[in-house]
Amino acid sequence: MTDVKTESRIQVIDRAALLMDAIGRYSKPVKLKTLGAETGLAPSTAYRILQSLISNRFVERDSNGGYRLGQKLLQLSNRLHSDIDLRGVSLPYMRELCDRLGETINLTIREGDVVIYFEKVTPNRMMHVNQIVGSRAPLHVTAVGKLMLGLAGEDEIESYARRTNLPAYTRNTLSSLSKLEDACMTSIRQGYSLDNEEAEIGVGCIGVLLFEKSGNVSAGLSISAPIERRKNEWIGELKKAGEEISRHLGYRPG
Amino acid sequence: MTDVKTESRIQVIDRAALLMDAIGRYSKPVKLKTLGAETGLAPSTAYRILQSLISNRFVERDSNGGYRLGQKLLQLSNRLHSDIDLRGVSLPYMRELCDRLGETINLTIREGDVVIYFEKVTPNRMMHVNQIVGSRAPLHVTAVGKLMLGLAGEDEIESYARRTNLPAYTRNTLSSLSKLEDACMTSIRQGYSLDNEEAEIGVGCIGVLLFEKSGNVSAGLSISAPIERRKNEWIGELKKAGEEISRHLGYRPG
DNA sequence: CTTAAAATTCCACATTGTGGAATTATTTCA
DNA sequence: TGAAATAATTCCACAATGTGGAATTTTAAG
Repeated sequence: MTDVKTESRIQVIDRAALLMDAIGRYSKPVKLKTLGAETGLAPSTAYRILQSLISNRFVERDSNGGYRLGQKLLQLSNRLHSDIDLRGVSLPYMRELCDRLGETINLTIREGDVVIYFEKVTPNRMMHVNQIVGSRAPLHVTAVGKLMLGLAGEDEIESYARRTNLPAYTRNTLSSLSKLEDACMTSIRQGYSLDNEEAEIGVGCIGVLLFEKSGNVSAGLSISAPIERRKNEWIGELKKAGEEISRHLGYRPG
Repeated sequence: MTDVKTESRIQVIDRAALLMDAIGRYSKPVKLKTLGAETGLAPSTAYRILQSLISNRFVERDSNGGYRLGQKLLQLSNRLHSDIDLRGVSLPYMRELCDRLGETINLTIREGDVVIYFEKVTPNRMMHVNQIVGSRAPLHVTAVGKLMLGLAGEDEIESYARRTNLPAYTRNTLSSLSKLEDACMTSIRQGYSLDNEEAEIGVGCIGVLLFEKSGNVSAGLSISAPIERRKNEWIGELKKAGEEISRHLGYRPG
């Protein structure tokens, strides 16, 4: 049930989304000309849509006339109620783990074939892994993703493999179906999953799943550290925190 | 139909924004019927626009068919580059302050007549002030807001007072023009500002301004604490952090 | 100061979005 | 459980809405 048939019907909205994506792709305010080229829209069309986005505060204009994303997005993104309690429940545990273990703690949710970094707590030390909230990573290159795949079962893993072709992000990425299936199933059995530099060389993760009242997987909790700092003792800590969060979310095992 | 036609606006985009606002106003997934009533749109029209928003991931549907805001908003909101470096530069200082002082540190930016909470770092202790990132507060009830008003000058303060009527949030809110002007000007002179339960009873803040290369005010940094825990020593700490952040942003005083 | 390039406005046109009505799915309650 | 009520979704004829090329204005470059 992962692929949803979503046929878009309204042209302007697709184009508005295109424009905002294009703006977001840059790290500085973008000129109209660039946006036109980037999206393939006629300048006048892009201009008109941008004006409308501006009047709704989805887009702003800086002093040099460049376009940048607007505060409305920040405002709306904080009303994502789906997971408001998930975030609220998890944050204290995440802070505690972060303080004690001294590494970045991530909260991720699944969407289709990717996990989205939904919240993070980073330690106050020079070097640490810094995931960008809102960014995405394919399921098969993350600890939490492999747990989610494992839970979905072998059929779903095969289907996922066919859909995505298991692109390799590093030399450690599990790019063959058999290896991925093994890893997912082992992870499920153990109740946690490792990522051994499979998404990025140098970064090692440990992940666990969070469950809610219904017993559904609600999200995943993970710790990301420079690989040489990762400790096996953390597995137990993370599992414990995950279980407590799940309990707070109303999950009653058994 | 009684709208003032100020600018070229695209109807569908206005309506899409209306719908997302309406969804955001609720704390649970919303039904189509409700959205139709809330926005005054015909069900079929609302439905069509929502489908388009869904296919662009601005909106999602939960298992019961209710509409909720989508992950695209989270993704885009984290690409607000206007302040990407502001956030990056400030966060380590915010963490350090939060660790050392044990209270919530906020990063705010101005937009029109409000400040927007743009980033926060909260301490790991039972009771602390928890601002919601993305939420807004009128300038005259916040420490940083009063500094921004003061910097804009007395004319702007008067104009602001006329526009907003200085609504009182608590019995301490500065609701008269003269008191507000005094507070703003004193704040500017001192280089910091206090909020003595002016936004919420029980909460006391200290705020300072952040400047960037151009010398423009880029944002504000503040500490929010239960009023009885607030310490005068923090003023110096906050000012020092603010100055260092400004220096990192390229500001050269004098 | 001149020229070039980009941004903005204009406008005739038909594509696109509209909303009432019809159909289908879901919920309510007897 | 089934029938009535309510909500969700699809359909479609129509014209209002958004379109993009060309004209105009503004800004940047030489």
